[in-house]
Amino acid sequence: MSHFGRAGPPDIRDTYSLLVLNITFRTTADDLFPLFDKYGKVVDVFIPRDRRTGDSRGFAFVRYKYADEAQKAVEKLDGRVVDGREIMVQFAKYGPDAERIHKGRIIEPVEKLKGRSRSRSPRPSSRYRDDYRDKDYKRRNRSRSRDRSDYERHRGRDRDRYRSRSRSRSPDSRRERRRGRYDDDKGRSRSPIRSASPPARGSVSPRRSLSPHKSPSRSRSPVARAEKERSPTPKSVSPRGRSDSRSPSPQRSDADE
DNA sequence: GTTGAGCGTT
Repeated sequence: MSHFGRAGPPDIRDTYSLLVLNITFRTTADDLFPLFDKYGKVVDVFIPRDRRTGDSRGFAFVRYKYADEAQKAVEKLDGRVVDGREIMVQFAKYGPDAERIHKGRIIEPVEKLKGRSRSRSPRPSSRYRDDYRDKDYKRRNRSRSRDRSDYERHRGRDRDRYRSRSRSRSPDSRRERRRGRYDDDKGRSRSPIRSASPPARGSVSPRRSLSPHKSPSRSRSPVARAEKERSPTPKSVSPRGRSDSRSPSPQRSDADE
């Protein structure tokens, strides 16, 4: 009764799962349990956490014993301010195994497969790996959101963020994200030439090649021109100065560019 | 120390 989220699912045969979103990252199951338990019999409260850091993801799952109570909690607790944040309570659309559930209840229970003497599962451990990877990637995207959000926020662009919220999400975007990261990682560790060179050399190698290309060309061009044009102006305004100045000849490098 | 769309664990 006090180990919520620490033990496996107690019983999902006759329980209605509610999804609580928009909760603070510091809210724990113990904090939600009394709140939800007040409106009905809560069988279990689970808050997904990151396996790397262990931080809450910002949402929790509350399982009710009866649908009527769950519905009541949804209507009553939905929109309630918890810890200074408005939480959103709604029926879970997907089950723990990514199954589709209706009204918080599983429509297609896995028991069907269990009841059958169909030997064991084809790959029981494969699920964890996929889940972990999938979650990790998703989390990365979400977490990264803050960077983009911050940047956009500074720019004052909320439109993009709003658009992202659209329920219409193309799977390509996810693939692109993954591809991009994958490519980046691969490109880095895949480069035998860059990787082969030690940090000292690798650091100097790219810099040298890049230096004479942009650094001098750009930094010298504007600076030299600005200084040259400004220098002669206050220095010598007399016609003689001009004559003299023209004598030494600025060479072709400055005349043209 | 931060974050904020979404769907879950021994």
